[in-house]
Amino acid sequence: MAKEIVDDQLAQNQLVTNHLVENPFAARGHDHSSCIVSALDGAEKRCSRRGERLTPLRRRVLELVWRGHRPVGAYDLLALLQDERGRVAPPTIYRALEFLCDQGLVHRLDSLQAFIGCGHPGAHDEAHHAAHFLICQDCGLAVEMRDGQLDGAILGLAARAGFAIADETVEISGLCADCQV
Amino acid sequence: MAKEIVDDQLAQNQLVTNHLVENPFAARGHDHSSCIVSALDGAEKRCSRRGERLTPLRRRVLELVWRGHRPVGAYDLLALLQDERGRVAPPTIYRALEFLCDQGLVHRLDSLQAFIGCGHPGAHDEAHHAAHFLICQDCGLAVEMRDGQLDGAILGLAARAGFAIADETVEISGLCADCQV
DNA sequence: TATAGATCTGTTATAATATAACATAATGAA
DNA sequence: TTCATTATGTTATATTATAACAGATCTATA
Repeated sequence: MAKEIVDDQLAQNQLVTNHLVENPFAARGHDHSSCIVSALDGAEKRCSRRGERLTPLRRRVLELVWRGHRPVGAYDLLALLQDERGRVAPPTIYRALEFLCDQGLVHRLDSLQAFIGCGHPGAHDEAHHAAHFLICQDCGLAVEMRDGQLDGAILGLAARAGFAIADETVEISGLCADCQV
Repeated sequence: MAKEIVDDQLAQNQLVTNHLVENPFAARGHDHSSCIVSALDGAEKRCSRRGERLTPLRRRVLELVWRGHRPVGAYDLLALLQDERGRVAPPTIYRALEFLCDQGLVHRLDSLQAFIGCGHPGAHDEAHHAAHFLICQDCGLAVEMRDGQLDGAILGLAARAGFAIADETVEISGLCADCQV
């Protein structure tokens, strides 16, 4: 499905090892339909492996979250869903988002009060994986990063303080390379 | 003012180099009035140095924020202010908080939608200082930490991505040493 | 010291985000 | 098939935050 359509920019900028683009900053103009397909596919597998139900509603909300690599507000998603289904009330969206966050398929960006598809499907099964983001204030792209030094620094300082980590909010905002004049 | 009142626990747990307790996890039962005095005093100095006006309202809001080392919601502050002044509307609090945040005297914790006094007065004048927190989900204490490795990891990954940092939200939640069974 | 511009505060109204509580429907296990 | 569980629909409301404008206070300077 559109597997052959890899545009010049994409070919220049990244190795295509996975159809879910992990660094949208470096892959502008990529074939995003692959991201969506890959995200939904991974979600199906993840849920069935865990014995959880990715219902049509939840699947559709995930698909809407994956319309791009930009965080989306709950009420934006609500409006999109209302376009297709008429009256939909906030709890419908919030419950779907809660499920998707619980499954590690979506993350909430506290600094923006918005949601984004998880860029590292499966990584949350690992011993220590927390979501850390770079968020461009100009183009709006948010990239989930994996950085051993950052993980190490956080684990180290927590250990020294005798602190047991339950949850990490790490959101670095600024300008991505392309958006700096 | 209460400079002599240093209780046993405080004496055991930390060197008193500064009357503003920087690590409340390690200084339970400390003489908190020193923290308040020190925070207000520092705020006066900082504002006058910068030509900003720490009005009675702003000063009082800062004092209320400093009632403890726990994040406080804007509407909690509003209620406290209403107790002393009768009708007070939300913009009164939000404007004061905005000023205090702008001056680096208060931080907003995005993961809690709450505010806390800056634990490192003056540090924000340095080249790179961002507020990073450990937040105990049990006792509610939030500690602003300074960690060179963490700073380095963040600067390093941003540099490698060509990303220009404007703002950092780093909030690690979990259980502090005392609150783990 | 009078006054004009700027800043701060008061006030009303409302926006944006999120959840509680309960009713109905769909699902899956026995 | 029936019951228990889980998911969704629906109504109402809570919580956090801001817009817009009026009135008060401060500060610099004529």
